[in-house]
Amino acid sequence: MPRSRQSTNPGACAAIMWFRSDLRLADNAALRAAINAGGRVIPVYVFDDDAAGVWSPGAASRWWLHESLSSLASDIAQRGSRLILRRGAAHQELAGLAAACNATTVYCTRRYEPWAIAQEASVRAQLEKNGIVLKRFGGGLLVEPEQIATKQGEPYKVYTPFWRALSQSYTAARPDPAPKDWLAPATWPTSDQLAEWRLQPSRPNWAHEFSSHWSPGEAGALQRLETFVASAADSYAKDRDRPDLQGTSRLSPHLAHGEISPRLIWYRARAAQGARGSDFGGLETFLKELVWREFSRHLLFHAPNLPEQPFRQEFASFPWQQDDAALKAWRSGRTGYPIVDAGMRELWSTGWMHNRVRMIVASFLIKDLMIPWQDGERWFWDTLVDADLASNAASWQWVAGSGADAAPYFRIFNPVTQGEKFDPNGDYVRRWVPEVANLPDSFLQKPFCADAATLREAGVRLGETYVRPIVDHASARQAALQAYQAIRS
DNA sequence: TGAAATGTTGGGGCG
DNA sequence: ACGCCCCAACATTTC
Repeated sequence: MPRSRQSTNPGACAAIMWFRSDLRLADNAALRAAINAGGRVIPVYVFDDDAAGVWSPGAASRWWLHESLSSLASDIAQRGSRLILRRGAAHQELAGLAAACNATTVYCTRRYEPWAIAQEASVRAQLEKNGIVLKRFGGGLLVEPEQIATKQGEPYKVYTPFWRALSQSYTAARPDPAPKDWLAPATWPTSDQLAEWRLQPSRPNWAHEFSSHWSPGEAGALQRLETFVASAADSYAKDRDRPDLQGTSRLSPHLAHGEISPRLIWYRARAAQGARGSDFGGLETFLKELVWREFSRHLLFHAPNLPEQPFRQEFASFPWQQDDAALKAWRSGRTGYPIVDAGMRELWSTGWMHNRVRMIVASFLIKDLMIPWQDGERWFWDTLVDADLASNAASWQWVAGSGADAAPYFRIFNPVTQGEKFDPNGDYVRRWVPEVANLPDSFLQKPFCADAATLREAGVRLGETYVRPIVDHASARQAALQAYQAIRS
């Protein structure tokens, strides 16, 4: 008999561990508290599709969710327990399960999305009615929204002071290791089969390539972190803007599903800095990115309509264009600008896009095409395995210039020079836009500037094998600047 | 976590 | 030797 079973109190009441976006066993305060209560613990995941409304998980996120739940279920099974799956309204499913298991307490980790806050409230109300307690824990953030404010007591609206305040006051306590095992109930409540939820595509299986890029689940997350800290951390400051290199951590989808806690990342990065003695800015820069995620969630918490409405009021009257053909060209990676098309195709094939390229394609959609940022946000929501409501909304608003602490509207990326700067050898474009791969470096980022002989030699026929640019950047830029002038006054 | 237009400087060709 | 022009290189300003 496992050690922990002997030490538990068989008389203690049963508890439900309600997994949400914290699909991990290590450093999970809610799970730890449920186990420490000493009774039987029933781990549950509720797929509450309706609660999130228009922000229910996108298709790529569902693919990941399936894999992650499968991984979590097997991690739990290894500890002598079972992950119970239920689909439906969380308050009903949890109340039903609590009754069936004689549970008196439900444990969960806090979420920050407006719909999730409402969901938690309805769960709490329903459980209270039945005499059951909902105990909620932090862990999705380094610092809870209530614990950080400006000197005026206001939420931070500018990143740099936010970073300063957080990094000066925050120290990560040693993360809690995964519990070894815990007491199973005498009888198990019924569970759905994961496959019934049809979270993954079948015909056509557009996600066929995903599994060669990713290892969803807690073990995959921890491995990714170790690999990054060991090898890439030094070069991160230098290479993180290079989509042709593997310079970034690629932890975002793991973080988005809570397979790893931000505290564990912070703790591990700080430990590595200490062990190294000198850090060439790599890990510090990396932690700043982690804090951008943190900042976005704080913004969303204080501005719940961030995913829908511009943070800056004046952008409500911006003369956005509706252009379905252009939007479609952007989504499918057929804009005629190789770096943009490369990014959009990487996104479609792998469920992920390098951050530098995200900025380039977003700038192109918003400024060159003047299509509403919400259209880009929606596409990313559906296609990113790391889709996170707060990061997605805050980042799109950042590029649009409508967000808090946003890039000024007139900061318009030139897709050609960005390509030349950050994909200097063209490896990234050649990988994702093979139609132009045989062009020399000098024309790779601008096939439309190449002379007839060069094009012929590279086997490129503009308008046939590769599209002509759907807009002229120079004039699109002028149009965007004019539109900006119009809303300035 | 830009880019383009405009301004400045300094070297070199040239009459 | 000198002034003039050109223009690359860099800096500053503007959007």
